[in-house]
Amino acid sequence: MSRSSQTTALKSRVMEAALTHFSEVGVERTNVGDILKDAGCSVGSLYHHFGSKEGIAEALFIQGVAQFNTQLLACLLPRRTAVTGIKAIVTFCCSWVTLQPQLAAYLLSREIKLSESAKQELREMDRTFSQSLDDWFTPHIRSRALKKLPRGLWVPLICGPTLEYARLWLSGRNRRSPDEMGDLLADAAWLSVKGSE
Amino acid sequence: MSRSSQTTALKSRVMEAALTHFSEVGVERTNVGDILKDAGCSVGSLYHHFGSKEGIAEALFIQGVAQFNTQLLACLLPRRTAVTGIKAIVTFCCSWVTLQPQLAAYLLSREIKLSESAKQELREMDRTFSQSLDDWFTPHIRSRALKKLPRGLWVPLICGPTLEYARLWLSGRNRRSPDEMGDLLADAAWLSVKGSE
DNA sequence: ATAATTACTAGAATAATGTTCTAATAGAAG
DNA sequence: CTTCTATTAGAACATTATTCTAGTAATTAT
Repeated sequence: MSRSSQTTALKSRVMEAALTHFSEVGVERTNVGDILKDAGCSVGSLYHHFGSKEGIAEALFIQGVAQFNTQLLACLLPRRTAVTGIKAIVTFCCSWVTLQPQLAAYLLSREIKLSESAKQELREMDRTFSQSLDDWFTPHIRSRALKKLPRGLWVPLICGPTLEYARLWLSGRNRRSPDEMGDLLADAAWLSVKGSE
Repeated sequence: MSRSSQTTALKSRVMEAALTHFSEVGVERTNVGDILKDAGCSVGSLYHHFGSKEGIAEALFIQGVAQFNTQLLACLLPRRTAVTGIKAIVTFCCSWVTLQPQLAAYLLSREIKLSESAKQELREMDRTFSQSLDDWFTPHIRSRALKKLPRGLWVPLICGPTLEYARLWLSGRNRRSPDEMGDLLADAAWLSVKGSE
């Protein structure tokens, strides 16, 4: 086996093990020793590849956000009407959380303190992501299919209820999965942003 | 000065210092030494009163939730109509977050791992709080002023957008305070839960 | 009033654990 | 084949949360 493929395999094992622990007890309470044991990795290798425990957390976070953004856009952009687009966003969020509860729990925990370089990278990702969203939204706002709203309100109004429900479900306080609530959440989201047309 | 009042003063100082650090960098990254220094407290005293760093986090969390619950109910219960009640909840959340950003940031971070006894206490608080909410909601649902919805959806639908907006504001990604968005958020919440009557 | 008890304070010592460092190994490049 | 670089290994280190022992001051009992 080539070195590079061994290496990427090791990194994957570390990230997988870390995610399990991070999503269960948070970054603070997982100790590096457990990750090493689960991943079959030495101290030196781990610090060579990730620099620190937070480095693993950071890599997981960035990878998770990238995956989420890509899939959401793939789901949204083909929709031609405002109502199908908005509902697609919500049902996508619901199934994404339901299918990857560990990753969702980790991303939603927001416990992660990012380095400057990671912030930079995320800002860049967010810029292009927001641009794509804007391109989809703008015509629907122009046509009054969607309300005119302050920029910062779109995400909270459309995704807020879903994310809040997801948090409750992930922490075990609601039995039914977000996926099962998808239609109700999608309807509610639509009602709160639909325009006059 | 009596011992007990000195003691409560010390505990307050510790909790205040801890909140400042916790809300800024999280529980993990604040070190006990800084809290001790800011509060003018010795190691022994701190561990005598709180048991551990998490013990402080726990006390802050419980006190914060209790305060929030009390004030929310005081704001909601006098409202006689469904629409004024729902909007009162949202605008209360907005001003609460805006007026106590540190406490809000800390409570919303959900970084806290609670002990069993704390969980017990919170469950009990939550039980009576939920009961009070139920008593207010039930008649309005009966009269169809509010939709009939699964239990677990009320909080996400009413508070989800506000809490999501609050998180964005607290993390510096939105300039305008939740309070300034109160009316828009209240309108949206009402639209998503109002019934047919 | 004095003794006994309890609640609290203090900080040195300890333990847990994240990180660094030095050396060794294995694949790639010349 | 030799050199070089990326990677691995784990012992040593540093940081920091926590425990421990001893002491002090307020409260209670006699």
